[in-house]
Amino acid sequence: MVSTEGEEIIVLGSSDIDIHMISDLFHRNSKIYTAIIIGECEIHYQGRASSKAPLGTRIVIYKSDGSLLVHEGKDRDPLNWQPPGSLCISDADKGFLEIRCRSRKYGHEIVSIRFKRILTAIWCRLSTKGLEVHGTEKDLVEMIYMNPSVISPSAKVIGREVETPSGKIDLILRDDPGNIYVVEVKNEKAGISAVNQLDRYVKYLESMQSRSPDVTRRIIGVLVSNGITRRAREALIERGYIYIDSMSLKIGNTSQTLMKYVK
Amino acid sequence: MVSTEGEEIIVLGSSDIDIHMISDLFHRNSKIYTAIIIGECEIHYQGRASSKAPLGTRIVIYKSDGSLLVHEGKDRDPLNWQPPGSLCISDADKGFLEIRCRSRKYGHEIVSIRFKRILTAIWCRLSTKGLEVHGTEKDLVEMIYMNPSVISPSAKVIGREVETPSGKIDLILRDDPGNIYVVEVKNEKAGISAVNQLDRYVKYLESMQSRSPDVTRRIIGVLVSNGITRRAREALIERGYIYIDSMSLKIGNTSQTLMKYVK
DNA sequence: GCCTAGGTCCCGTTT
DNA sequence: AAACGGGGCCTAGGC
Repeated sequence: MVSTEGEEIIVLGSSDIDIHMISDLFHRNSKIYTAIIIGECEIHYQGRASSKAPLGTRIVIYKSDGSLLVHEGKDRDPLNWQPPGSLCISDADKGFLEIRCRSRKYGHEIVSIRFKRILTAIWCRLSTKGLEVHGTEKDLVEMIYMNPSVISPSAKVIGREVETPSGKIDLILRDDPGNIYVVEVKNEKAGISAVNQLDRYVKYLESMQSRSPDVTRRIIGVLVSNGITRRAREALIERGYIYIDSMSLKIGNTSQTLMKYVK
Repeated sequence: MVSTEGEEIIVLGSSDIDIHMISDLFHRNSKIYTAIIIGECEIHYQGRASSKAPLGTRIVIYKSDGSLLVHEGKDRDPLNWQPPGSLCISDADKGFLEIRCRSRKYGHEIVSIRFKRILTAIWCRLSTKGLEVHGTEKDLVEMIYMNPSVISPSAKVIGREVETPSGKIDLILRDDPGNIYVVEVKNEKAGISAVNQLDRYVKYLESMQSRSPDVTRRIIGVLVSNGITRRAREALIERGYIYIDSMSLKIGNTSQTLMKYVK
């Protein structure tokens, strides 16, 4: 048996491989150590869907947060996996190492890995710091929230994350002439679904407005995104809405792009 | 220099670590071998978004298809990554190993990894077989396609993957009384967006129908999914559409669930 | 190449 | 806990 106390990393080469030892290590300290096993294995998955992978050489990673990854030599995404909080049980009694991993959240989901041969096995402590990401949609909404004049010079924010039966409206603005702007922000290239989403919000506000007939304001759909697909642009124009490229906002350009549309 | 010819796996322990050798291995045979490096590193990413990860112990995997993964001890998804087809360049001349990886597709995307310390480095040949997945939405559509009577006893398929300006309709059926069924299938629990999707399809068919006023058929929206959220169900009912739980279909139950709705 | 939509999506945030 | 929506989503399939 190998002591793991305080070890920073344990590397077992092919000559050190003993499946009972590996099975033992797999169970101990799994809350602290991340285990990495490289070898030939078959994999079965049964759950929301089901799959079977034939014998092949793969990397299996069982992280300290209970997530399981099985990677091949291609693709960013794992071939099989289990989400964080899953529990692995290993068994070496049948002459080969078998790992069964059950999801805590979806109890009926099971990934089963049977190793025919193990090339190397590693245990190590990895950091769990995460990172800071900038330049997301949230940042873009925040920017417009702080500078609504980029949409229209006299615009003021009158709503943010406004709930509707069809989802949340990113921003609602109103300018001095009384125009209402429904702003949908996408950090990526906008497709048809983004236009449909905007359409739904505008239609909803119009239906609300029609219930108080004393007030009749113009409601203008505005899509802010990093590019737009051809079909989406056509649909946008057909419905009389407006597209603003997010890049023109990001560079601090408070251009009056909109003014040529809004009279 | 280490020979990699024909080697199945190369494992360098902490005592073998020479960053110039690792840098050299990183460049050679990267089309065949997958490289795995575990060590303390800082990471910078600049591209569609940007991020920075402080010094921490992580796993870096550079696959033979050109994908790059950086994993910590938590989460199914990598902390940083680069998609397949990316190119890594390593450099050991400044006294530490630095790997810069550029995406081929998005040329301006760069992940930069600077290792302060390397614990182990591995090269191995992994399989790239992929797998077969069953129980997906496609299978469910196929099942209904082969057995349209599960929707309504006399129903026949009159359309599949039908293109509309708002997306593709999974299935369109017609029964003997002449009712038209627009079927949207979700393999997962359906949310508001699924109802909106179905609504768009029905509205589109209705608009098509109104152009040929001699034909007036009843168009019935049908959502087949593995569960439905409360708000989605409310929206569905409000619009007069029908929900069928996919589980009731999967068990071969050709129940006449629908008949109580369709007169 | 662009565009569309599904996914064992993952993941954070809010209700 | 459930639900909703973003994501550097990824990945497959059409055109």
